[in-house]
Amino acid sequence: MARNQETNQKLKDERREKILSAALLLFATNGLAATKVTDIAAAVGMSQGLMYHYFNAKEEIFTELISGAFQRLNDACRQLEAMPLPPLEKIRLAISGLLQGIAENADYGRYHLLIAQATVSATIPPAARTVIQQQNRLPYETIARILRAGQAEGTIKQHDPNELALLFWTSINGLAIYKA
Amino acid sequence: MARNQETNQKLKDERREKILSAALLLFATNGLAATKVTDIAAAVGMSQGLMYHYFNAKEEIFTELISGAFQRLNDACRQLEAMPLPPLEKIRLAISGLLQGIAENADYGRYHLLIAQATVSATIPPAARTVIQQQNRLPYETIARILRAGQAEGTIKQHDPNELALLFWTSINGLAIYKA
DNA sequence: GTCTATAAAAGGATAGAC
DNA sequence: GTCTATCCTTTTATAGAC
Repeated sequence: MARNQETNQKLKDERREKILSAALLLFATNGLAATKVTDIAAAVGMSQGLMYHYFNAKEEIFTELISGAFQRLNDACRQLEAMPLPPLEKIRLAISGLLQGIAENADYGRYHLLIAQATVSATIPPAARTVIQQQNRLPYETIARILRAGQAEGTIKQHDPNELALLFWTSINGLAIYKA
Repeated sequence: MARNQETNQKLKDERREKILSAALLLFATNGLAATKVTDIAAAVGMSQGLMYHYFNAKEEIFTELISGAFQRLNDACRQLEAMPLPPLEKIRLAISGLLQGIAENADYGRYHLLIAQATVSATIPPAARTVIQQQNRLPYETIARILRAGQAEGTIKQHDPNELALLFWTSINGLAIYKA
């Protein structure tokens, strides 16, 4: 009995993942408003009504994706900063890791695109906005901090680290958009 | 009589420009689907119904903006290429011109954002898609051509000019998005 | 030209049968 | 769990009065 409930829950979670993955593709390319619940359902191969068995609303899917996107990105930032490497090597690793990720795993780039969209747009769910406001500074700050350490060492060129960090992320973003 | 018709036409055109400008801001930040005709009307200060006196449909506004965006961009590309300057100077001028434009005139960056969005999205009006397919290669080709000329001269580093042109535009785009 | 009112359509969400 | 049918809201677009 408990056995069965566990397997059921696992199946449900897998199904949720499928939905999230399909929604990520659609949201990233077309945006929240242009993506109909019907579109997501069709991509997953289920009826539109059944979607509401897994999520309470379209916006809930969106918010969960945004939340997951930042969780991955910020985890990666924390890991990068904790590595026992000189600053310049950390920056190199970050760039190659990001570019490789975007090139190899399509979802990777889609997450960047989703974040870019959501950050710009005024018409996203309030819950998603809260997540963004709380999470979006860490990537900039991490890169800026590493740059600053490299500059103190003399291995990285002197220039406002905040501006450089901005250029770092905007360039990554531009490439992610192109790839999509 | 003919006098009056001319002034009227001029006033109508001015009004259309106002609508286009307001729509550009909204489309660029929120996307086509998330922008309601009511929003544009409110931004311009007219009733929603009156909008249809100036445009037949929301998608017509969008298509006209896309068309105008490419017209400006491609005109600038042609002008740049025709200038009597060495290739490296043309690239420098392009970068400074674009960045200055984006920094000084908000609409400038919004046009880039609009193009980026429209290029990625599958849910744009067919007419707009046609415009994109016909117009979007010139900017890449122009930059690639200038780079190639510089490489032949030895003033620009050897590397696949198409890839460099891509990097050129994706970086500009990333910055335009950030600015918005 | 401009507004208000309304028709028509689309999409999000719910209910109920299986 | 899954589907179909339906409700309800939002939004596009039109009609008609001023």
